[in-house]
Amino acid sequence: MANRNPATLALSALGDGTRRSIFERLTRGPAAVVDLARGLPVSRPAVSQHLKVLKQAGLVREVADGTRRIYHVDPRGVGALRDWLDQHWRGALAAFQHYADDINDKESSP
Amino acid sequence: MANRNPATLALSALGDGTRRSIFERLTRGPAAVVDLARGLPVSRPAVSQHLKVLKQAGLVREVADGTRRIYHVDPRGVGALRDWLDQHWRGALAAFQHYADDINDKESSP
DNA sequence: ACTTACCGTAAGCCATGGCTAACCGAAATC
DNA sequence: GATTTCGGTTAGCCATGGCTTACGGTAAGT
Repeated sequence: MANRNPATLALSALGDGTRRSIFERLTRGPAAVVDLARGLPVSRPAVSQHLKVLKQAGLVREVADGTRRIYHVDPRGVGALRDWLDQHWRGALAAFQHYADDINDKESSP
Repeated sequence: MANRNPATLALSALGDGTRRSIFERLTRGPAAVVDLARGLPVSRPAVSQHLKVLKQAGLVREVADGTRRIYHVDPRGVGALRDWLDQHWRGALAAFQHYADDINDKESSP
């Protein structure tokens, strides 16, 4: 069930509220784990675990800086998610257009 | 923790694999609950429950047709998700640019 | 009217996964 | 080298939520 394609991994990762908070925070600039844990209602290990998931999803990367690990968003992962959404966005519009046409046909035919 | 804003609801909803399958199926055209349950490894009531979540997230809507309920994607919900992603996409690019600049500074300064 | 098809909901089971506490290693500072 | 800071990992607890079974209700067909 758990597909390995990037968009699927990204969506599963962002399905959790705490991970969304971390991700949104990182879109405003890189941060260390300690900094992320501050301002979140969960412990630091919890943040580490979430970062691991976000990393496996291709949404973030980290760079060592002394004992600190500076996390930043990975545009490639976000791009994959963007592609997935654009693709289904077009499909949604097309499907909705067909649906609207069918409604019009049904209303105007009798 | 569970925000009520449309993008948050949509992301939470699409975090589940079965719901993603249902949503992706509906982007290729409207379908009744029975049709959706066929081709999925879960029961029909499970599909109904997933559709309820997708509906509350603003991603789908349904139209009664006799005893059948024809579900179709709701472009507005998808649009909200698209806006959220575009916003953070820009943030990600800007943050990544700053990060790249910092790396260059660190490498060229000593 | 009876039957059939379609669907939403309630109750309950159980696996998933998010969380904390505790531990350990690595790097910087003194 | 001792201390401090930072962070990944493990073990285990427990709430969340996804699933099935069973039921009731509505609309179409005969």
